[in-house]
Amino acid sequence: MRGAAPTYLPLYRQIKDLIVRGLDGGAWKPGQAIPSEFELAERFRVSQGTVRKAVDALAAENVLVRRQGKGTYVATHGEARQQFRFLRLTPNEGAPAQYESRASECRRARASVEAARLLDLKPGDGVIVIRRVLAFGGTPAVVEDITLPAATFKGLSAAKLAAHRGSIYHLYEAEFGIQMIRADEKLRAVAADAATAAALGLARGTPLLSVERVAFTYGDRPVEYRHGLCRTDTHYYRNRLG
Amino acid sequence: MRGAAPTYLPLYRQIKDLIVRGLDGGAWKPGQAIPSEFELAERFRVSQGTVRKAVDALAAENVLVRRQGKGTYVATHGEARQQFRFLRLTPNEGAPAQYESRASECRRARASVEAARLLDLKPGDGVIVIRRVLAFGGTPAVVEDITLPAATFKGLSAAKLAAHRGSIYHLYEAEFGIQMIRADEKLRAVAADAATAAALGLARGTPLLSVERVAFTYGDRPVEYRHGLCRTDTHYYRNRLG
DNA sequence: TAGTGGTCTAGACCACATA
DNA sequence: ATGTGGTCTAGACCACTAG
Repeated sequence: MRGAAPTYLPLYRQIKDLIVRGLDGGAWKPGQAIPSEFELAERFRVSQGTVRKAVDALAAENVLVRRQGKGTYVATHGEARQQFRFLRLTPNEGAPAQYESRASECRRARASVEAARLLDLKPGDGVIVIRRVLAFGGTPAVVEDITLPAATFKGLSAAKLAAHRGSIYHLYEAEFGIQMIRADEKLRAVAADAATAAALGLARGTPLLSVERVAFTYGDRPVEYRHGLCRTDTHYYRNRLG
Repeated sequence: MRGAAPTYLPLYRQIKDLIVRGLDGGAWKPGQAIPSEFELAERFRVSQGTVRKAVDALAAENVLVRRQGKGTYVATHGEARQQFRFLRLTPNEGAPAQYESRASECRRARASVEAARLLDLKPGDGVIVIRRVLAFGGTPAVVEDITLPAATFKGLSAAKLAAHRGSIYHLYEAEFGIQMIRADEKLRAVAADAATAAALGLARGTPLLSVERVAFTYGDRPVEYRHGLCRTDTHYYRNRLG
C-alpha cells in the first residue's frame, strides 16, 4: 500500500517548499531579506516555531542566511564570504588567493548525448559553451569548459563575461536570475594534452586534476555542466569529510 | 572587553558538550543507544526540548544516529551504511564496489616534523606507519601510508590488521576505542614514481590522485594522517558541494 | 526603544518499532 | 499497549541591530 515515499509531509517541510517556490519564482531576490518569521507564520497560517524549523533547514543548506537582530536573507554569490563555497582550489601557502578569469570563447552549440543527459535536455538542444582560463596571481592554473542550456541563459555573450566583475555564479544570478545551490563533482588525475599544456605553460603529459561538475539550482534542476583541468603543484583541492 | 568568543554558551550547546564528553569517555559505546531524551533531560536538569536540540546538532554531524521509535544510537564504522562516509572513490560504472585491503607493512617510527605538526605531537614522538594497498575487485587501485600516534594505538600490529574484517576505522573503534568523526583532505594530481607504479601495475609517470588526509576524533583531536595515491582511470573521487 | 532572530520551556499529539 | 523519536503549538525571555 505504501511506497518508499513518506506517507505524509510534515508541515514544516511544506512551508519549506513554499519558501523555495517563492525564491524560485523571484518573490525575494538574492541579498534581500525575506519577511520576518512572525509575518511568514501569519501568511502561512502556522506557528512561528514551524516557520523557524523550515528556515533553519534552508539556512543549513546555505539557501538562506540568518542574521541575528536584522533578519533572514537570501544567499547571494555576490558576497566575498560566499565566494569560496564552490571554489576548492587553495594556494599551498597563505590565504585563499584572488583569481582572474579570462574567457577565450563563448559559442553556441548542440548538446551532446552526454551533456543532454547531465543537464536534463534532449540531445541536439541548444547549449552555450564557454572556454575560460583561471589565473591565480597572474599564473594560469585552470582551463575549463562550461556548458549551459541556451534557453536558460539567452543572451549570454563573451562581452557580458568580460564585463562582469566577480564570480561567474554571481553573473548567472545577476543577469539570469539563476541561483546555484549545490553541485556534484567527479575528480580524476589525468595527463595534460598538448593544447591544455600550452594554455597552462606546462609540459605535455603533466598530471592535472580533472574536475567534472554538475551544478543545480532550486528544486535540484541541473543548469550547468563544467569540466576543468587544474595544475596542482602550486595549489591543492581542499575537502572536508564528515 | 570581549573577544571573538561568544559572550555566553547556550544551554543546548553545554548539553551537547556534556554528551560529547560522555561519548569521549566511553559512557556509551558505538552502536549502542544513548538514554532517551526525557532521561537525559532529567539527568541534566533541562527540558526535553533542549536535549533534543543538542542531539539534533550531533546527529547533523553524524556523531549520533536517530531511529524513530527505537532510540538514538552512537554512530559506528561497523555498519555498511557508514562505510562510504570516508571512502569517496567510486567505480566509473555501477554501485560502490567492495574493496580488499592488504597491509604490506606496519612498523614503528619517529614522527617527522611534518607528521608531528599535523598530529599535534612533538617531533621524534613514537608513531606507527602502515603501508597498504586497496584493491577493487582484485585490481590494486590505491597505495597509502597511514601514520598514527603510537601512544594512542599501542599494540597495533600487522597481524591485527590482517585479522580484522571491515574498514580500518572500524578497527580503530573496536580495538582502541577511537572514533573518527571528520577529516580534512588535500587533493592533487601527481605522476606515479617507480615503486608506486609497480605496486599498481601501471607505467611510471601515470597520473595519480594524491590524497592527504588528517582525521579527527571527538574534540577535533587529530589522530590519523594518511597519504594515498589512487589510480583514477577505473574510479573517480566523488564530491558534493553546497 | 522597537524589531528581529535565538533560546528555553511545557504540553499535546503523531509516527514508528517492539513486545 | 508502551516507549521512543518527530511535529506543532504558545508563550516568555535573551541577544543583537538599528534608528
